[in-house]
Amino acid sequence: MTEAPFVIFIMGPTATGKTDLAIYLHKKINSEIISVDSAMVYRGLDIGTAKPDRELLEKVPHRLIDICDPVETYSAARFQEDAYLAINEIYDKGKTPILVGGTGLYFRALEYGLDKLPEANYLVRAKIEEEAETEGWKYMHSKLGKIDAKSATRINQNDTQRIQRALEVFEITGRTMTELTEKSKKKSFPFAIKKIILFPNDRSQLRERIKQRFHEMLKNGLVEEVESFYHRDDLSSKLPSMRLVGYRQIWRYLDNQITYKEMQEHSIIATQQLAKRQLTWCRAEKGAECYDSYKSEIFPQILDNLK
RNA sequence: AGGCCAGUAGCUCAAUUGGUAGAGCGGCGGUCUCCAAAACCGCAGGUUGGGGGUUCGAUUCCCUCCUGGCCUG
Repeated sequence: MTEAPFVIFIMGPTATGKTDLAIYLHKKINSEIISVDSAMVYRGLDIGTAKPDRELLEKVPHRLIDICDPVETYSAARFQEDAYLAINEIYDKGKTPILVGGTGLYFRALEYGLDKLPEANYLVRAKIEEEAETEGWKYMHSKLGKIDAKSATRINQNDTQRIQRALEVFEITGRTMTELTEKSKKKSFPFAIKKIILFPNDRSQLRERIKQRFHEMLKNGLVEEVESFYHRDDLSSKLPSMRLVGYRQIWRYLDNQITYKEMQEHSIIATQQLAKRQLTWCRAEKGAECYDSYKSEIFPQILDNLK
């Protein structure tokens, strides 16, 4: 195995065996693993995020897991920063970074960079929301149109999240998002990337696997896990961590908004939808080696192709 | 056996007094620059259980058969 500076990306939807592959490669290559997962960053969200278990994490440390409290909001920008730090540390030890995960935006943020935009500001967001409450989001969209016509055209009038973000950027900087993204230079990724995608050729199999995995999570105490957060005064169902697949549905169940059975059904459907969206990101990836998922017998071949 | 109710898209259901079928969910595709396991957009599915009748026209009314459920012996 050569020690030329490169990083390995392992991408793919949830429940396709990415962790297994990462562990396999880690054993064969002098390397360390970095998680690329917007859910595993939260401490205590273990069962529902299919986080590798404690024992495995002790044997094979994963970076960027359990790095913030569920009350915090992690983001693509924070990931980019954290990942750079981690990659450099791993290189300093003479090892190869293996980045594994299912969060497409984070991979993209790292590889192609992000423009210099202001970070999320919750005071400004609250102010925008307040105005939207009285004026309606259609009005907010037309307001954006007057400030930044290009963004308003790009953003659908129902996409309140992005309308809010575009208005927020203008409110904070006095410049439009269009202006800021066109002028700034993105930080390009300075290392060679070997991309591996685990792609489920049989989607009905993936759906079935997701279903079974959710039932296992329930057996392993997922409801109790969510309950411990539900009783915390500083957490709410509006937080990104508590809106995650599974957590959101169980929160509603604990609130008596839905039945246990509905909670199960909704969670499974939501996870299946998630996998579908993750597939979209994989399809868009360029320069990747694509392999069928679940097949550990092809791991040696994947290793071989890396050389 | 008799009586009652139901049968419409893969699923759950909708369709004013009869005017050749809609929605949610799922499926498939797409968008995405600091919430991404988020937010949003588009597309395709139905000889309305089968057959017959009344009618200009039937998911809707009548007859019959089939299937499922409930009630009564």
